Amino acid sequence: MTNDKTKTDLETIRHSAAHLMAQAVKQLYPETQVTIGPVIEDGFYYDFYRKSPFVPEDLEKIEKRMKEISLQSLDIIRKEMPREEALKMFDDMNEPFKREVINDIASNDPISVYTQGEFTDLCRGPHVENTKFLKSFKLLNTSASYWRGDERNKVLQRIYGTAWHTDKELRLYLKRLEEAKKRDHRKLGKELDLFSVTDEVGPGLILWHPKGSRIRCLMEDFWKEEHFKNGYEMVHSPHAAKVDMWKTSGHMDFYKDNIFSPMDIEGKEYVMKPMNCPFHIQIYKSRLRSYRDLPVRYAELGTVYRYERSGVLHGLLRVRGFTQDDAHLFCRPNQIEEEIIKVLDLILLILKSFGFNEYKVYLSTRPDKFVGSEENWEKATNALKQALEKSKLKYEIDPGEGVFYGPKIDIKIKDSLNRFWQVSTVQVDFNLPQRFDINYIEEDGQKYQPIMLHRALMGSLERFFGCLVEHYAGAFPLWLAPVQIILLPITDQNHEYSDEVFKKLTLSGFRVEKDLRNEKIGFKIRDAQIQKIPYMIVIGEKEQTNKILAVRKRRSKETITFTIDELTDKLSLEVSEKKLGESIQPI
RNA sequence: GCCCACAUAGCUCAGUGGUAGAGCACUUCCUUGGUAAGGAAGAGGUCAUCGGUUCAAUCCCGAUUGUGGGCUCCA
Repeated sequence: MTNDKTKTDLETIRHSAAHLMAQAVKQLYPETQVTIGPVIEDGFYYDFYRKSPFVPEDLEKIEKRMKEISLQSLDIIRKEMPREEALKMFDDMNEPFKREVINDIASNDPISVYTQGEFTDLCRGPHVENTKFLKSFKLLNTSASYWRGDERNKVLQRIYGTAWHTDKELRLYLKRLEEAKKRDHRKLGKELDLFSVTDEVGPGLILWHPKGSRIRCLMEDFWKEEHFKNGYEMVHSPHAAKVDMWKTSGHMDFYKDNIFSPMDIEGKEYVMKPMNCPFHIQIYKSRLRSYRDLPVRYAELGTVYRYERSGVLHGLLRVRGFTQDDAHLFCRPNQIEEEIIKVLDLILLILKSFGFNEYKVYLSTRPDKFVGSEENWEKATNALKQALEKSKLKYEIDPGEGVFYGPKIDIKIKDSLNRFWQVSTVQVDFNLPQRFDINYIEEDGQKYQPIMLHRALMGSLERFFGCLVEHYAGAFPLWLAPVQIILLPITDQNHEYSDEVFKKLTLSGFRVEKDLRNEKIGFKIRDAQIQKIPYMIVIGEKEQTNKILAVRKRRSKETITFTIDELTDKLSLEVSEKKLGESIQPI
């Protein structure tokens, strides 16, 4: 239940808009069968079953018909009926999918249908009272889907739409979509020369250009620094390993679909690594471990390769080769909770430093198929839960969504279109310690199996960077900006002084560029603005004679005058404090 | 992988069954200009790839590859 009346109203409008769309579709294409049509964020969709897909022209026709039906001011009438009657009615209407839906409704729940004109649909409701209340809507796109979301089932044709109280709200929403497209990391990646993906290299394999790499280096440096501060050891492992190791780990069984095909090296099969864990285990196993050594924390920026079906690739957010900011912790059972809390602290530090203050936290519990004892699962899940609560994190439980080897916490952040992407994760693993038979010597001199935790903070550097680009719309805070300062001499009489300033700022550790082109100052400013460089320094006659700098900020037109030392002090502070500056809020 | 759409110059995009166009960017020249585009000239394309239809294909048809929006799956 929600107390937010506006939201509820909007949901009702959208739900009714979905019905209106279904009615229009049935009028135009009577052979089409209806399935379900729920409300989603900012709109609705309806899935239909028919031979041929909808084409863009169909959408125009359907939308036009919806408007016509709206003008007919049809009352929308609710009716409850016995299950048998409902089944018969939808059978008579030749709507077999509705039969399945009815069969899923709990036996003590009422069966209700809504009728508007000649169109009747099974629905829990509520709905608006009359089609005339549906005016501000637009059909957006189509896609294929599967009945009940299962690809073994029938292929359905989905139409997405959006609906609002007023035309003004609709226009604002469409405008918001346009704005979101402008901050798409794929578009900005090209415009700001951050990265690329080429046909020749292959889909899902990223080329980091100098400016993107610069940011990546800063992300990595910060990451390493924090890990050394927090008791982690850095390790490095190769990009490939023998298939045998992956058989031991179990990946050849349960993760085979995601592993790149093996290659034959002198008669032995090798694969590109899809994960880093077995390597870290090898390092752990390289000598005998005492309880005094635990917890052992191995961290690696490990690049992994995973086969992903071509249709799922998406810019930097879903790729086939990516670098995980991975770590594996080996600990005594009584150390788990404390370690998880520390990991959560690190996650929050990282997210905050990069300006992500909106995220969703999920706790995934035991799935149907699992390894380890129920008792251990219970303990581990509780440890995760306790840690979440002690860290004061709000979270949702994803029942049964844990991986088969242990429960986990996932954290998701969103892109410019409000789609959530998993970045951070903390997972308990009961499987690998057993498979690789790792152990440590306890106080009592006996061997025990350590508990293993997998964890990543940014998840994949590619994905995290992609979200970062969208979060800031390419206007990175000073500490991350690939070019922090650009010098804009007004005439070539000012080049010499520009060189002097350039040297001083560069020696102070800033990333500086000079624009020595034979162009007017307005042109250079425009260019620097498009490149989203945080600080522009205009250098002309006045500055040169007085040995000062005229500084213009990226997002305000005001110019402030500084000496070089003043500016250096001010900006050094902005960098060292990782000030977020002018982060744009996502939509 | 599945459904639909798309693929033309470095970028953004027009366009036609008879051998290709703009703007920006690039190169050269003129201009030395004070806070979001000064002017001129030039160079740049096997119209994604392969096949078919046709006297003739960038355009029509098919396949392939890639991209986009979803579905399924996931960091």
